[in-house]
Amino acid sequence: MPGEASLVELPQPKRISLSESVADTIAEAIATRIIMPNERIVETTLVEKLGVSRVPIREALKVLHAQGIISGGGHKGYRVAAFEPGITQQIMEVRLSLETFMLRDAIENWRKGQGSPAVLQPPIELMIASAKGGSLRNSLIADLEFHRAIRQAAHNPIVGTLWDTIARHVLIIFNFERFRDEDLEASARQHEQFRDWIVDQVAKPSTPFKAIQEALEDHMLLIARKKTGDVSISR
Amino acid sequence: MPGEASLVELPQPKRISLSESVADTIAEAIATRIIMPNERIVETTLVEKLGVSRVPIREALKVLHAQGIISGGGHKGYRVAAFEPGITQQIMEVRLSLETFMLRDAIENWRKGQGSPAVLQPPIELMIASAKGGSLRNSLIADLEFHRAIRQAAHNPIVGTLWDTIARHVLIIFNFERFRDEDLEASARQHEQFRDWIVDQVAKPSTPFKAIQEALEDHMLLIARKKTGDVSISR
DNA sequence: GCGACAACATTGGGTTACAATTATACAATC
DNA sequence: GATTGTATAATTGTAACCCAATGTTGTCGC
Repeated sequence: MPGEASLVELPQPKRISLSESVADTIAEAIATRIIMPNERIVETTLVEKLGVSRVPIREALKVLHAQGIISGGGHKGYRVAAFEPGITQQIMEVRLSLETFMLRDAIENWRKGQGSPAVLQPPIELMIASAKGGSLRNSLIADLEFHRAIRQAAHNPIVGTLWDTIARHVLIIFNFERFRDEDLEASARQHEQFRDWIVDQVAKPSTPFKAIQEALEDHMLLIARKKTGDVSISR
Repeated sequence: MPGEASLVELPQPKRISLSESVADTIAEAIATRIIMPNERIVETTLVEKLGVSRVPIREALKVLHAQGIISGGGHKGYRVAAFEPGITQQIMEVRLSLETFMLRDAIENWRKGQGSPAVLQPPIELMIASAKGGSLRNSLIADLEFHRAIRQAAHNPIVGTLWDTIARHVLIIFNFERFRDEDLEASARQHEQFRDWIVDQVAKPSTPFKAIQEALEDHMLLIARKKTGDVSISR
């Protein structure tokens, strides 16, 4: 059948459920300060603002609560989490830890021929395009997409699940604190260099855990260099 | 007012919602093999088995899905996750990582006088009682309670949230693989020794990150010594 | 004024019933 | 035998309803 092989590369038509869509919308609203930290979240308000019924909204809120994006619960209702200053540090250090595990597993799989680092290319293209378009927002999404590709290649469901949780937080604080380097072109180039480093490692027979950790740390620090002082991962 | 100070130590009267209760029940059922891995999960059967309506059940399933306990979603319905052999290793290594962050923060807080390691005592008492009663199940719960106390003392909401997710997995695989040392008395003693080590560190001005990591690694390996070969945390 | 207490309004939790969408298994057909 | 069509089963989403918990308001008494 013609074109069958190319189908596998096609992005799945992502029909996410309504509740997931609502969760994304709320996370997005928090990130862009449409909903402020510590603000109350009222189900019925969301019902009329989003035009969906209560059930999907309740499901979304339950998930966001489990992910620590909103706090509260019970009859007291939910509130957007506080996102105090120290949180950034806490997120970045645990993120580094998770990403290290994932990159280690991804490199190992790529060495065995399960997939290839080529999956990193589309997000990089997206990032270059975003940089040209000057959209910090799209650049940030492409950045997360880059790391999500690693997440997929790692085949580590446990760490992957935890990363999904962290990703929401990262999206929020990056928007929040204008955390990201605003030289988008440099960001894109940095990702290309990082990809090259990864490809090199795949070619080699093995890579020390510590080397992966340091490479990731450098990568993340460079991306976030605007606030280097705050984000130094202490060990 | 008399007794006011002691109120803060009182465990909150945990009026958990029905959906949380359902989530716990399902996780429990998976742990005790009442529901087998890869088995399908049908909402309507849960409705009649648990005697609650569909909304809380759907909320519980959404949360369990976000935590990676069940997979699937969409109109295909959910399945219990596979829990393949390699998972144990993946859970333990990321757990070690999270616990290290938490213990570091907890010790730091205790040094500053925010709370005290005394919170570790009730879980230990519970563990001793469980050991005397010969209940491996209660001993396991007490073990998790011990680490949950550290989680609370750490005041690190990000890592804490991730730990909550992992805790469900730990509960399941420990029940699953008869993973735990069956000498319950020894387990309890090991926790007392670990608590003593922690108290020592709180007295000292500082503790290297690596020392905390190694202490935790030893602790967790000793508890799980039945399968030491499988669980060595590779670095 | 100021605090305590009661009445009220708001909101979330939970149930039920129903419509719509989608998967899957099975049968019919070529 | 493979494909197409059909029937069934399950999930998703909506709507209307009650109850319990919580927060607010206002009144009363000091």
